[in-house]
Amino acid sequence: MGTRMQARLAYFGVGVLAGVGAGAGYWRVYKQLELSDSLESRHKNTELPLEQRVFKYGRPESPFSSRTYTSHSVLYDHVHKVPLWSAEVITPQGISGPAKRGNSRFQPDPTILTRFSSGNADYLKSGWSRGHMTPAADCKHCQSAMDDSHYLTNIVPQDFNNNSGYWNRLEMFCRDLAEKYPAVYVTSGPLYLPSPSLDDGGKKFVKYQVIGAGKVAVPTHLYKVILAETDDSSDPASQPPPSLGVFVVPNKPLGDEELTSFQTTLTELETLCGISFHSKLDRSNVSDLCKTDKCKLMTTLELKQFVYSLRLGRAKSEEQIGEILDEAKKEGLERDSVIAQSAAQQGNKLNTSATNGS
DNA sequence: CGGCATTGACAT
DNA sequence: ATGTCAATGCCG
Repeated sequence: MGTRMQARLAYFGVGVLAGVGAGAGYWRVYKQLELSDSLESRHKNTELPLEQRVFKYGRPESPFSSRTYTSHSVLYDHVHKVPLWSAEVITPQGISGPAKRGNSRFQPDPTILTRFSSGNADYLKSGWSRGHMTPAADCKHCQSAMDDSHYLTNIVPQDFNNNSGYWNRLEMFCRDLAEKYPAVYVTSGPLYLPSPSLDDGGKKFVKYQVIGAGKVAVPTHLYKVILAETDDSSDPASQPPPSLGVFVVPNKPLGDEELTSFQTTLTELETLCGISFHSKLDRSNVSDLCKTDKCKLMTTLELKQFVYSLRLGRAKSEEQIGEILDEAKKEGLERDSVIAQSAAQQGNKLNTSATNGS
């Protein structure tokens, strides 16, 4: 305490020598010293451990614990108002079922304090869509899972075209994997990656838009970690290695880019987002998903055909069917292919309702 | 499959 | 007047 006073006196001395504010300055510094002395003498708990002293009025709290819902788990980012990650395990049973998307609505997660939560108003007319991280289509097993997936803790602002296009096809790819592997573990989330500034000498900046009154962050990229189990038998040593695929996809309109062009390593992703994934996984014993599998997404044209076949299934009149088929043909689709796929979808629908119904 | 906008009923 | 909700139709 003596040394601090000396320091102040020394500073005062320099001030006087410099001739700054002679009279009034002297008085001000004198009063300040007097005040400091009395404050120091009034702080009596200097003998307590620092832990007790600095957090006397409570420790800074970031409510960073994940929450598990009916069929997915989320760690929420209270700063950006989107998930940090959303995790699920896809199985054939989980992705077929009676739950309907139309019965669920996007809504704030009731477990998040309002001032930390995004709202639908932030998204509407923002120019960005509400993109599921754990997809709604993976939550068809029961309606509560479907409802949970619509909590805004599972949603990020996503480019419309990307959401219904490339990312949609990537999600379909994951569901297809679930038909080939006993279990597919998928973790998805947003990224805010630096990019070189054109008007500032190529220096790198992290730049992202925020939308709505809640200032919800629009990620520059989205990631997906896909871990496909080849065997779920009890003895891990005898199992073939699981397949791992990690992808970082820009949050913008995309076409028929190769999925492998967005592939990266798990370690690289981890350094990008500061999160460790699958800590119990033996990384020396995993195979590249894009080697064991083709990592081929449905093409944009194939998705278009898929969409038209869905519309065909909902058509209410012969006349409407004709209109849809005409329009599909203008888009470069084969009439018979659309009809055939529509029929196949109806068949699937009957099968799933038969296995889950009555 | 992925979304949005409009509408009408109802409450504030 | 203004906001919420669910049903419906629309588009990519």
